[in-house]
Amino acid sequence: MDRFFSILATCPLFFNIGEEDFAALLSCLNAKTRHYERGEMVFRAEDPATHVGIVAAGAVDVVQEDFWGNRVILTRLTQGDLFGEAFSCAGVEKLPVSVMAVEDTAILLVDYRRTITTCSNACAFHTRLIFNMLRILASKNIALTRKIEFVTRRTTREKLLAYLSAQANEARRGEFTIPFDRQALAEYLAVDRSAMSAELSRMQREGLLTYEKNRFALKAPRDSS
Amino acid sequence: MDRFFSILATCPLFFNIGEEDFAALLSCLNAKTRHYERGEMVFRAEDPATHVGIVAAGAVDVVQEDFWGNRVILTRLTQGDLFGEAFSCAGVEKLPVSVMAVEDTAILLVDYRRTITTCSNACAFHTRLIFNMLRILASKNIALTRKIEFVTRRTTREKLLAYLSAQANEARRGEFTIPFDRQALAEYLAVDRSAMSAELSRMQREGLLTYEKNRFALKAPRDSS
DNA sequence: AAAAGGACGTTGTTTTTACAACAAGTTTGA
DNA sequence: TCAAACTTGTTGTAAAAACAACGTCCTTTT
Repeated sequence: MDRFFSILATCPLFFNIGEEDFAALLSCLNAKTRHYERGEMVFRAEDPATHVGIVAAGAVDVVQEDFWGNRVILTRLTQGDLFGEAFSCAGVEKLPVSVMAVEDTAILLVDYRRTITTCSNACAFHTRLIFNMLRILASKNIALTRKIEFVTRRTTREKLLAYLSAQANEARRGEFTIPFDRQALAEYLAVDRSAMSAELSRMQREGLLTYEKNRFALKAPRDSS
Repeated sequence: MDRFFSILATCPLFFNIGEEDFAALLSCLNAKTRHYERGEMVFRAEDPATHVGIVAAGAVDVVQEDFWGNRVILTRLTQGDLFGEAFSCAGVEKLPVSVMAVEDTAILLVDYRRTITTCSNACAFHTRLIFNMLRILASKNIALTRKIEFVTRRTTREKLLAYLSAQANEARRGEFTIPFDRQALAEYLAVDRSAMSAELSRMQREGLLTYEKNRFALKAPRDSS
């Protein structure tokens, strides 16, 4: 288990908790590392949402079954990723999704109640865990809201402009680099890659912006007077 | 202020807190009710994210300015709605949005730090507030994730099927009612209303489903053996 | 009960996208 | 260093969506 410490230390749930507290924390949380082979279920839809998981090694898919029985992969999680926290914190009775190992995988499972309940030992880190959990949920919230602002635009051009404008605002200047390559950006904005490429060059031709690889420059910036 | 109690009591942040504790809670949180006239700013972009607001009366718009200086309304909030909690909990330095009264409005402002910090009086409700805040953030998270699953589909038909399938799964049967009229559903799925109407009747003609007003029935359900 | 407004479906036209296929340029690694 | 794999841009075509305009039915208002 020792070798997972460095991975867990990078997980935002344990942010600002000293490594020296780790052993105590994991035992107080009754955390268990479990191993799964490819195809094994970590969580099963309809299970109660009592635990949160952290991918210590390997990868899992979060999958959902639709009304017709088709299995849809919602997302793939890898080392350091946290899952199940939203369902636990929201107090849902039954998980609406399953989590399945896509390869040999190690998962740290912790009981949700123990993380957000101050224990009888008055461990110092419980407060920190709660604070971290709030931050995790809130940050994800902001990221999801942002994404929705982009993907709910009707046209590829509008999606691009909304996204690029947000990036420019964040960078506080019209020139900036984005963390996606074209394929990833297209997936993020939920559009076709080649259509997006075409739209980008059209916009460049029209003088709205210039770009080269991941570096973009928006033109006609706001009057900053 | 008395007359706001019944409104605040319905706010999920104060869920499971007895009305008799309200006065103590509001003073402990240093909560202040402030009034704004149409057009007045409650929060201004770039302000530090130190407070959360609850709409006690009236309505506010959450607005954002894009790179070119265009003002975009992100959402309108009305009585009982909470705002600013994600930015506060995520610990963002500066608000990326402004909040503006769209009519005469009363807002209850509470200091974020006080809500999630156990006070020296050891008030019983702090634990409850934290728990409620976790639940609020997590529930919103789930709702946003769900919506993203719908709006990231490429075609109107796929969006509809994803949405209706989720509704059917939730109802645990192929027949169910939805909480939207056509216009609201179209906005939620980020598609054109008339195009969506057309798509719905096409799907009905093809035998995929039947509907009447808000009541839908999906056909060819999963084999539940 | 009549009028007005709203919700929903329908249709035709224009715009936009998805998709497929490919070329040029770049990166990787054997 | 050379080939393979990947990334990006380009183009044409078919499919889909947006948009606008309108008819019908239903609800609300007066």
